Amino acid sequence: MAWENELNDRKKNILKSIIDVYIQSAQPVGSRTIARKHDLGLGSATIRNEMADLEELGYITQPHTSAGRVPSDKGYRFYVDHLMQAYQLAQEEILQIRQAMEDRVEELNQLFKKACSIISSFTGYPTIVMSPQLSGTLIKSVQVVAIDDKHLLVVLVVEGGIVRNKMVRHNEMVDEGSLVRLTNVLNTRLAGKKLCNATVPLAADLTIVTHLPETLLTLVLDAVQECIRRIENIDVYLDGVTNLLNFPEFSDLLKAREVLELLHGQDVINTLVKRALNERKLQVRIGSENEIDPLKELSVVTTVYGHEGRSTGAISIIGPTRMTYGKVVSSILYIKELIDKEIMRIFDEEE
Amino acid sequence: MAWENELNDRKKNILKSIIDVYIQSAQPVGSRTIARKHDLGLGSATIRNEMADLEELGYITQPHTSAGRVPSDKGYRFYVDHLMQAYQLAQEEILQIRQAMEDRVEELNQLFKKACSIISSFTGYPTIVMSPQLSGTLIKSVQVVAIDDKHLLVVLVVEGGIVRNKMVRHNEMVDEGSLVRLTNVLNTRLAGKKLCNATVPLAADLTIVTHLPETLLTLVLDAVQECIRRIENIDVYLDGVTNLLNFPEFSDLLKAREVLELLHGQDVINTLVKRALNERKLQVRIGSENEIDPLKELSVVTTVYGHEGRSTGAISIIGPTRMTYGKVVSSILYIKELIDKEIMRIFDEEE
DNA sequence: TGTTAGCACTCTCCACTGTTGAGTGCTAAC
DNA sequence: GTTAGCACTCAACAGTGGAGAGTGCTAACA
Repeated sequence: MAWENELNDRKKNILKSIIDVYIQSAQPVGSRTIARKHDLGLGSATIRNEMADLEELGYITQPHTSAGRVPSDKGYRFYVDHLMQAYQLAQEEILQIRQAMEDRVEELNQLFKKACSIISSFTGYPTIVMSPQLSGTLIKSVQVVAIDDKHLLVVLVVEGGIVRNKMVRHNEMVDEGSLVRLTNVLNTRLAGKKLCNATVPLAADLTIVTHLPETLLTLVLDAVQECIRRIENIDVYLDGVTNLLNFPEFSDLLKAREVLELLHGQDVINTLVKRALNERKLQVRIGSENEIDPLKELSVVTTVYGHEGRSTGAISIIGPTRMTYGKVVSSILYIKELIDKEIMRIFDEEE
Repeated sequence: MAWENELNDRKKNILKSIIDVYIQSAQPVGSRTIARKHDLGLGSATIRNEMADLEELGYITQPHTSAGRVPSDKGYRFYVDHLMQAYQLAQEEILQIRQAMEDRVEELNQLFKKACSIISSFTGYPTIVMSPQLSGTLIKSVQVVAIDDKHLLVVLVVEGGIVRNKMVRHNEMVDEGSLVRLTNVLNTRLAGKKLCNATVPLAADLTIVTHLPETLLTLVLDAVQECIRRIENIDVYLDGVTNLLNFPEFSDLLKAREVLELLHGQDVINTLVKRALNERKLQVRIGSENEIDPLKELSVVTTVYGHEGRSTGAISIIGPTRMTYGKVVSSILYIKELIDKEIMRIFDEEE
């Protein structure tokens, strides 16, 4: 893009300094502050001139005539793309995250819940972790088990050891043999299929093979369908929302409430998931780059985890545009790695 | 108690009026307001005198000399115990709640989640619903199912059709017969036992009966134990927290944050559950009657649902002490009824 | 030609002030 | 026992002025 070169090195340095300071202080940054704190070898007057230029170019703005400067969305964008230092996670921090994640996770869902809470407490921003979209995953097995003479339990297992079940209540006589036949038929029809391609057979088609009444078969098949639905369902974990109230940009209660409500609702998730899963790489959406209205004053950092195609989900960190991009990006990527490894481990254990 | 008679009818009426108005307005209530709005047939001066008495007795307080009066915790307590009108849910409102609850709930957990969201949106206060404590519930059945030649699935079913499962990965040869024997042994040992009394047998004791290697048995038995743990685990549903930000008493961001964090944490739940399950009837804890510090400026209305002994849980509604007690109490009781019926239905279906 | 010191200017923030209005307590009259 | 009337109190609000932070511009300097 043309405007990538409109800044000389000095301007870039000044812009970086302004943003670095502003991220810390949340206060408009004056020329004196930059001149003193950062050894650019320049006087405040010079910096004032440069700042005037930067403002004209749209990288920073002035809340009012005699205030310092505040970065604009364009400023942050440039900062994220060209200026920001990669934040090197300290050994100690890596250890901290690792340790928190290391308690053996019994279930995949616990993994996401935990990851969510760790990121949010580590970065200090609200975090959303979405459980993977499993439509592309293969069905491993369907089991129909008799619990007592009035209840059958339908169990669906897919790759990765993910299990859903549903109880079926009935009034028929069911012998062990029929159940085995039913389980076998279901497995021939469904096992190895992708969840999204799996079509549950018609009850009528199974009466002969299984020697079971159609009413019962319907119940069971509905239960299978329900298990598929449940397993395809995306869970959402949300943690650290109250952190938002720490930031001065949310001293306006009305705004705070609006955003908190948004985060608890379903809309964000839909939008975020859709977008995230399209572009697979790390994304940083700054302020007005976000589509949803209340997010237009926030930034959202999102990445996708998991195996392409079979089980991908998304992690998003949400904060004021003045967020510590460096640290956030490093943490999210590091956690993504850990999750990927864990998923790999769970899936590989299957072989 | 002695002080129940220290108020004559006129004082009671005035106190009731003050609280009714204050609940609506959140503003200190003056004598003129009461004199005009409520046809007590009294002038403002008279009311002033009575208010002075009420203040001396501790039912109301004055934020500062020339302000109106604000109810004290003692005032609210008297209001709840003696003055409050039972709020009659309108036919329309009943319909509204009924309809929302009526979508067939597939799983017990969905029932609680739904109930939680309904109450909070109906009353406008944050609501906590705790899934039942199931320690007293009877184990119906344990199943060990082969998923493939390296995985077994352990399934635990208790009364009410509640199911938990855990996958076990192993490297042994397992024939169908051994599995049946294992399942049988486990059922003899565990079925019919209360969850809290269930003691998983030792692996060593089962090697002979089942013809299975001890290592495998250990894995399976651990899985059974884990299923028990999971089923005893109490889930917590929380909804409508952001509503708190609507109330002027939370314009102080620091306080708001403190309470929001408290609600998201585990502590409240522990305390609330313990207390709720002890006293079984409806409880209203007003302000300082609460034990947890940040709740001392809030009121908590709690009730217990479910069958005594086998599956009881709690519902709590949290709001400013200035909450609409009448409506809240009616709604919580109504929802409790609905949940009780639903639980009854699910448990009875078993017979 | 680029840099900087100096200065006048602007604007927010804060503390102070006086005014308004709501509400009280007390007293005296009904 | 009730109430009208009055003096008093206090929060809330708007206006005022100084302090401080920061700017833009200009002129001098390297």
